[in-house]
Amino acid sequence: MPKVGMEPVRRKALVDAALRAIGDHGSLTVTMSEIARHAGVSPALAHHYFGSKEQLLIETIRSLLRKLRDDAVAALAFAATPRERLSAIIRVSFQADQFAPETVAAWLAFYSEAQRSEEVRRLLVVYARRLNSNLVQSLKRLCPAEDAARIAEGAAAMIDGLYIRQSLRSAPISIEASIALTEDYLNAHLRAREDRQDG
Amino acid sequence: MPKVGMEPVRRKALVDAALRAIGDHGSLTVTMSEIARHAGVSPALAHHYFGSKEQLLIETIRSLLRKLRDDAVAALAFAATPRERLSAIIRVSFQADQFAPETVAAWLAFYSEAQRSEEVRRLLVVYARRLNSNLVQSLKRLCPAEDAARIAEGAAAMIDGLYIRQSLRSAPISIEASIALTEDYLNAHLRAREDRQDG
DNA sequence: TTTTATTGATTGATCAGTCAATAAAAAATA
DNA sequence: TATTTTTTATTGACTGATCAATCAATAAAA
Repeated sequence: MPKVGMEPVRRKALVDAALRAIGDHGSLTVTMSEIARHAGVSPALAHHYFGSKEQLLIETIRSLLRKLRDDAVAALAFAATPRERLSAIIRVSFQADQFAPETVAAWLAFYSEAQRSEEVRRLLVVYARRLNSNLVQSLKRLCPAEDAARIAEGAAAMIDGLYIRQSLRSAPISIEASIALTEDYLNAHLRAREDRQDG
Repeated sequence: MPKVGMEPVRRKALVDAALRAIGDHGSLTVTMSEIARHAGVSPALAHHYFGSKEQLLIETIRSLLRKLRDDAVAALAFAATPRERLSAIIRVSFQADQFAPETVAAWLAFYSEAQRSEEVRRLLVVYARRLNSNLVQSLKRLCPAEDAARIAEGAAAMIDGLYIRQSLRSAPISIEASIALTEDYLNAHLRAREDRQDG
C-alpha cells in the first residue's frame, strides 16, 4: 500500500479529522485514536507525523486561523470604502462555516485550552490582535484615533460575545441578526459622534 | 477524628476547592485528588459526598451561579430608576471577583463543558436567560419592547465578549473600561432612539 | 450497638506515546 | 536490465502513567 508523498495528504487529513472530532466531542478531550479513526489511519501514524497530541492540536488551530485570515483578505479585497471594510470584517466573522456548531465548539475549546498552553494562547492573541487592527484601521478613517480604538474594542467584544452565546444553542441568534446587531453598534457610535460634532 | 455534622462543611470545602483547582488549572481536567488535596481531605471522601466528579463539578457551577444571583439581587435593591438598574446589572457582571483570572478561566471551562454535558448547558442557559430578562425588564421602561429585546441581546453579548477577551490576558481591558464600554453601548442606543423620535 | 466520618489500598479503564516489524517505492549498484 | 539497498509509509502490540470509582477497615460519636 505504501505510496510515496503521503505526508502532506495525511497531515491535512489528520488536521481536518481533529477539527471534526473536536467539534463532535465539544472539547479537546478527544483521543488520538478517535482523530486517527476519523482520518482513516492508525493512531500510531498520527504520532508519527505530529509527534504529540499537543502539536496536532496546535496545527489544527493554525489551520482554523489561516482559513479565517484568507477569508478576511478575500472579503476585504472587494471593499472600497472604510465603512464597507468594516462590514466585510463583520460578515467574515459570522460567515456560515464559522458559525457552525462544531466550529463554535472548537473555538471555545481552544479558548479554554489557552489557559494552560502558552502556545495556544499566543495563537488566539494573534487572532484577537488581527481583528482589532482590522477594525481600528478602518475606523480611523471615520473618526479620531482614540474613538476608533474604543469602538473597535467594543465591536470585537460584541463579535466574540455573539459567538460564544451561539454555543449555548438556546434562543440562538441567527447569522443575520448577529451581523445586524454588530452593524447597529457601529452605526450608533459613528452617528453619536457626528451628532456631538454637529450639535 | 470523626466529628458528627461534617457533611455540609465538607461539601462546601470541596466545592470551594474545586473552583480554586479549576481556576489554577484553567480547565475542568482537574483530578479528584487535586480537588481533595485543596480541601484537605482524601479523594475517597470527595466521592463519598458527591458520588462522582461530574456531580461535584455541577455543584460547583451552581455555587458560582448562586453567588452571581445573590450579588445581582443585592445590587438591584439599591437601584431606583430603570437606568440605574441597568448600570447595577453591568456593575455586577464585571465586579472584581467575577473578573479574577481564575474565575474567568472557570467560566470558560464550563462553557466548553456545556458542549458535552446537558446539565451544565442547562445551568448556563439559566444564567444567560436571567441576564437577558434583567436587561429587558429595565429596557422596556425606556423604549418599546422590540427595541428592548434587541438592545438587551447586544448588551448581553458585549458583556460576555468582554469577559471572554479577559481570558487571553493580552492588552487586558480593565473593569472600569469594560463597564464604560457597555454603558456607552446602552447610551448610544437609547440616545439614537430619542434622536429618531425627535428628528 | 448503630451510625457517621474517614482513609489506604486496590481495581479497571483509558490513553499518549514507543517500537519493532512489514511492505512498497525509489535509488544505487552490479 | 537485474539486483540489492535505502527510504518512506504504515501498523499491531506493548508500556507506563493517570485517574475515577470502589471497598473494606478503622475510629469516634450517638
